[in-house]
Amino acid sequence: MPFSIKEASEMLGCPAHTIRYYEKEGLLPNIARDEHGNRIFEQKDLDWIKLMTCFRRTGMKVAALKQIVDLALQGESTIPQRKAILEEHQQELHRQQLELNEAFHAVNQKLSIYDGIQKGNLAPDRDLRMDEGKFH
Amino acid sequence: MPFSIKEASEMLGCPAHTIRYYEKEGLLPNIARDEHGNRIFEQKDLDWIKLMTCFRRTGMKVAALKQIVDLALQGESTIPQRKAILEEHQQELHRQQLELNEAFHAVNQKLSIYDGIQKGNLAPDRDLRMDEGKFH
DNA sequence: TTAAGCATTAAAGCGTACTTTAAGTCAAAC
DNA sequence: GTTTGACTTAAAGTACGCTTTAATGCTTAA
Repeated sequence: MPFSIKEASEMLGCPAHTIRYYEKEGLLPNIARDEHGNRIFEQKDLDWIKLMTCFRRTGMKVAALKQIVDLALQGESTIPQRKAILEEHQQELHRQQLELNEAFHAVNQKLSIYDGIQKGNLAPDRDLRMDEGKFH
Repeated sequence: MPFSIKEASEMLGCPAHTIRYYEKEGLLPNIARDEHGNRIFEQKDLDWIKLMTCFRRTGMKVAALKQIVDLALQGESTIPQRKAILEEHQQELHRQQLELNEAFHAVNQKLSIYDGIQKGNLAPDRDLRMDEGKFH
């Protein structure tokens, strides 16, 4: 049930150095140590790191994660603040969704212009050329 | 029809310094200049900057944009390479979509746990607690 | 004519999140 | 016994994409 940092690293697909860095930044309070001072990770620690990784990959800052941790350490009375941080991230996710949709549309349009040029030697719509061929 | 850097900046919502930086990096070849050496932007330049911004916001690197520009300057024979870069970005967009979905799920789950604690004083599912209240 | 407001350049600086390095301890394998 | 490999810490370094600074010049309105 308890894991060394190497095992944790392998299970999470995350460098051991990064895990140590997270601990140093206060994102992993109360990580147990063995008799030699080595870190011992339990499943709940791994779950929390996994969750942080999920939030980090979608742009949540280390500082925001640190805030959540600090609030959590103060007890359940801080749940409203923690909710606010998560709701802000939720909004950020919505923004990213919009940007992603926009980018999907743009890349697909661009690719079909390339296809048109390659396959049919079509004269591409002037307004969509932007960078194909020359710049003028 | 032609715009100053300030007008371009305002129309794009992008700092003039950033536009100059893009030009310096080779992302904006052949930007016209007036008799004083000031940049003159045309609609197609703005369109290209808009497209780059869309790609940048979804994680495409400046270096990749530079590659596209360099290839475009070499003519239509480089369309296969340009397609490959865009298809790679398309894959990246798919990856981001998955991460976004994962994050949506996680944040919603977390928020409903907070709601449960606040509203009904429910004992939260042990496996989903992670950081609520204490860390053990 | 002088100050405001726009432009130019090159170069240095900054924020974020790691990542790498350096220097050392410890325990088991050979 | 000594080498190997995993661990420890603190600190310096890196990558990226701007952003800011500094020094300067042109043009127009007061």
